[in-house]
Amino acid sequence: MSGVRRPPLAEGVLPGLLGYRLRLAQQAVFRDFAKSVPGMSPGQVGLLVLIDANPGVTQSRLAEALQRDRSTMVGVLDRLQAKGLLERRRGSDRRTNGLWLTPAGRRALGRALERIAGHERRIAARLSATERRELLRLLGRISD
Amino acid sequence: MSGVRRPPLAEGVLPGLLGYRLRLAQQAVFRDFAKSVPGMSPGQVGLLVLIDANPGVTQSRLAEALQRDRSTMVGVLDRLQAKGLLERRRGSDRRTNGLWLTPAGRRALGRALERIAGHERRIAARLSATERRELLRLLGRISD
DNA sequence: TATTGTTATACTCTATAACTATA
DNA sequence: TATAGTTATAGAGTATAACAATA
Repeated sequence: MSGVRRPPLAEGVLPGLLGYRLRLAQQAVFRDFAKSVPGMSPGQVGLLVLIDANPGVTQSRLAEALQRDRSTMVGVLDRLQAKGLLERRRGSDRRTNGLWLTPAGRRALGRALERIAGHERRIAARLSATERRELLRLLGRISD
Repeated sequence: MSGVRRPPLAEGVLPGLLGYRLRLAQQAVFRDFAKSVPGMSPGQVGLLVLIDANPGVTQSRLAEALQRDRSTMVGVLDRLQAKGLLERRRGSDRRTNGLWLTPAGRRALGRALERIAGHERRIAARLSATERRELLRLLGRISD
């Protein structure tokens, strides 16, 4: 057994900080996501959605949209391509790669989005519809 | 020049997802934090606050509170100790290390918290006092 | 036997600098 | 000259498995 009764840690100034509370919420959401959508991260699903909604988009445009360095995209895309979820096709400007989901990628994305529906229900389980809308609005005021 | 006029990327289903909007907000906050508190991450400051508020806390207790593996703490604490910000002292249960901030650690934490005050003002700049409180409350409903 | 800290190892995400091929 | 993608390299943060010291 492990009923070892330890007083909870004092959190000092942290609970008053918006950044800290946001980080805690994000970590809780991340843990539920990992259980709900095994084998894919929020970032990976986000990338697949972006490519699906912008077929032929280049790596650089994606990097710009995500505020990441070009070189960061290479490995991230390599991993998704290695799983057979996307293709790089050389563009008419032959410096560029256009990105497309493969049929397997579209199927995997569809399955992930089904799982995410349940995940979203769980994380918002303790919010009313009004509160959920209000939370989205307030988060928007922070992200610009 | 780079006035290259590109249509913004379509975001597909993402903007309707609470998890996505939370992640965007968190990333925006993280970027401002990095500019505001150079050389320290939110996680590192959080750890220093926890040790400051719980002097002598063991690595295992910290790992448990942060929901991280024991082995994860080793490297994280090594880095802060290498910067001279904390000490490990062997406990009376000689399997344990008690953790304490050094004087330099307390000074560094004080400086970081001063910077964080400005950071917090900036990220909440577009929220009224009421909205800020409401956001904290709603985030709490998500983190448990 | 169980717990604490550690090591060895591995993987993801991130960046900077330098290279290549194209434009 | 400038841009797109890549490589080499580095560092933080995360995990699992196994080990030594201690309880």
